[in-house]
Amino acid sequence: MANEQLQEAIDALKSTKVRMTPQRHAILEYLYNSMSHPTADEIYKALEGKFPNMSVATVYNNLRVFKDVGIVKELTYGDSSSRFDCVTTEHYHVICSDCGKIVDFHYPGLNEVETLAEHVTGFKVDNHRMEVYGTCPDCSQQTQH
Amino acid sequence: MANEQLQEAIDALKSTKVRMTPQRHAILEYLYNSMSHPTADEIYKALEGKFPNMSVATVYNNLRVFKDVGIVKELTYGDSSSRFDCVTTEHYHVICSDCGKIVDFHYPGLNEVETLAEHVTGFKVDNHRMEVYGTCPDCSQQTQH
DNA sequence: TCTTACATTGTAATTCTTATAAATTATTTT
DNA sequence: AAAATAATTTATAAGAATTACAATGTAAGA
Ligand SMILES: [Mn+2]
Ligand SMILES: [Mn+2]
Ligand SMILES: [Zn+2]
Ligand SMILES: [Zn+2]
Repeated sequence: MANEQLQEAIDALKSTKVRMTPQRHAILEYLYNSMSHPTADEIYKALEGKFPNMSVATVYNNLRVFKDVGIVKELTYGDSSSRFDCVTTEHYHVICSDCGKIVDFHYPGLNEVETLAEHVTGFKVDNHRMEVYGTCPDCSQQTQH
Repeated sequence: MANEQLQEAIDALKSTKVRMTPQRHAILEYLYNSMSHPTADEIYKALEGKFPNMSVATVYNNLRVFKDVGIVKELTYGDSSSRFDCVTTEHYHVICSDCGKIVDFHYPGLNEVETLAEHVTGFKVDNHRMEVYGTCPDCSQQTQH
């Protein structure tokens, strides 16, 4: 159930000086219930029924607050807008080059890469980023006319 | 010597209907001689002495032309501007979170990740992207006051 | 209640990149 | 070589995503 994790996120916020507001609750709720990787604008559009006066700046502001607290991760892609992920445990993404669909997957061992990079470059390595690109099943099927 | 690879790039262009112009030559020359990962604007600034009338659009246009021909790769980062790499053979990057320095490194085996992603998600996987983030030696030293 | 701190809103500004149209330059055709 | 065609550059406007800012609103603490 996504509600447990939503509650955990709310509790995490309470332990800071960040106040819970209706807008914040709605943004978090949307993130946890959709379980997708929405853009700021998608969130904004999804909530404009409930909050006709909400500013898009509020969405951006709060996503940054959530990021700082650590309950949301930002996924940045070159051309288009950032996407936001409420699953903060380590996992990777497969992205469809056709339709943009993003799917989570897990892979155990990439720490080896970090260690090698440290040795080869002399950097003190903290973390890494990886995505896999391809064609999703839906798009593959459509191509086969 | 970078000049051999520059010549190869020029030859690759000649085999298409793409014309060689002074601006194009200068952009390529800069890419191959600097051997860094400059932004479009860095290239533009670096060449404004030689080409006081060159438009920044020309830099962007030509970088796209080079990308299409396959002699340049675009590295996209979320917040800031794209960087361009004239080394198109497969390699990875370590990026300093402090100063933004980008250093190449090689790692043999990440095809395994692609295979696993295919099996787990049903995607037809084409390629992947990976970067490692940390602190470069220079920045590490400065922190130790 | 009064004061202070935090949030939201609406809008302007910023940044990076692309689109457009006119002017140049190069290539091909006559 | 001159004319026609195609590619390229330039200058500038437009676009999209995000942030900054100031005014207003709301909650918490004294
Ligand atoms: Mn995810
Ligand atoms: Mn590189
Ligand atoms: Zn797809
Ligand atoms: Zn550094």
